[in-house]
Amino acid sequence: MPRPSTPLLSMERIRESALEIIDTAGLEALSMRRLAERLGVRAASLYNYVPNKDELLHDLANSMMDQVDVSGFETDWITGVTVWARSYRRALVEHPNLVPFLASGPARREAALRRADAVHGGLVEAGWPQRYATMIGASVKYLVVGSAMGSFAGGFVDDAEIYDERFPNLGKAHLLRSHATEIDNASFELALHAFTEGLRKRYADLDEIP
Amino acid sequence: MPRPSTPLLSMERIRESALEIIDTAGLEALSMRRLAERLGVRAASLYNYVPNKDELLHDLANSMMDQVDVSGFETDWITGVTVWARSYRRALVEHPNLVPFLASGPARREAALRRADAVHGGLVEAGWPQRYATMIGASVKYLVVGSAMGSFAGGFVDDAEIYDERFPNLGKAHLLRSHATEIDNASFELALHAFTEGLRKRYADLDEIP
DNA sequence: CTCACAAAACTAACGTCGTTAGTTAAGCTG
DNA sequence: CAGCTTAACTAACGACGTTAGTTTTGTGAG
Repeated sequence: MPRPSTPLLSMERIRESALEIIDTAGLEALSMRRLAERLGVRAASLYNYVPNKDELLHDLANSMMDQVDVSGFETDWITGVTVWARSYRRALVEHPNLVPFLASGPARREAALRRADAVHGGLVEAGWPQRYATMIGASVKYLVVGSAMGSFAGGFVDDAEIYDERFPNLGKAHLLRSHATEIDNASFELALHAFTEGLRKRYADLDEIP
Repeated sequence: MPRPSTPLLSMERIRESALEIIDTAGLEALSMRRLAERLGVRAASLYNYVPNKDELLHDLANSMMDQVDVSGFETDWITGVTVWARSYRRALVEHPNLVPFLASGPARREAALRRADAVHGGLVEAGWPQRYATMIGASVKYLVVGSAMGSFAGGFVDDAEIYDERFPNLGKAHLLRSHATEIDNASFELALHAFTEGLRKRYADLDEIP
């Protein structure tokens, strides 16, 4: 069935289906053949829209970054960092199976760089030295990426005996599964707050040795 | 050449070669065939020692965790967290290409659980409530995994023009590549210190509402 | 209106991958 | 020395990413 009257594919449909597969079956389940099948088409046809699988993934990663919000720096650097970190994390958690890919490759993504620039500028304008601005940006990224990927709480399984017998200190860790996302959220908030609190202190000491 | 006088393979040689490939050529470059070739053998022979590729990777990940040090909790909770975090990160950074695998799967690794138990126990013994102990453990893991994987500084490329023209605030970001690991280390230390500093404050407030 | 060309699907194929089944010869144990 | 186990092998399967070449439809220029 070559060249149908109305096209079967579109960039939009491809992105959509790819994300569905990744979200429901995991990153390793996404193959060009499987993606094509879901779209009622053969694998080769996808290459009319996408240069290769890797570019498709980068495209998805890029589109995720659109939701990241760096507008908070117009208020002050602490709300800037906080708003940035929260929106960043929210974007990643929406498609956790894509995070390993997104975080492992180089950060040469257009959208990501524009954000990095804004963050860096906001921090410098607030009085942080260049070097600190870089490090703070990096630190927040560590926190966000780590929290979106590790899903610390989700790593524990629902088998109570294992933990009770062998790892007494973990205590009710087996209960975590049900509250996994709640725990992850709370942990991230704790980390972010403790971090900015620590930074606030250092910010106050900045002027002493200018 | 079946059944040679002295075996060509051993778990040790397999692990070693696998890590060499991963370190020098990346995680996606590791294939059973390529690994076998480096060992002077055919791919199928590996299955006499390893159940499958995934198990081999888990095995490597497990062995990396042996260097993690949780002995600091015998002193106090701050040095406990610090020593743990640093040794944890050091272990991951040694084989950064394995981190995405290590961090994405569930944390049902024996060694990892034993550590988690020790950390949790150390924090509770120091006076932190159970819930806080869990969250602090998670937070540190976020920081470590995020920093080992993101390699924030390494994400920038050596092309000066791109950054100077288009992202003015990033300034000398193109110089980062050369100091990438230094910046990453410093950022991690900043994050860890700011985080523990923030925690110390919260720790002091703990007794007020017991 | 027609005719060339672009667009969007297809089939076939290549080389690579993880893994399994079945084979073979050397070593160890009785 | 007989027999079992061990550790290598070859051959093959199905799935993968990707490319080349084919076919038919839609479209814009003369």
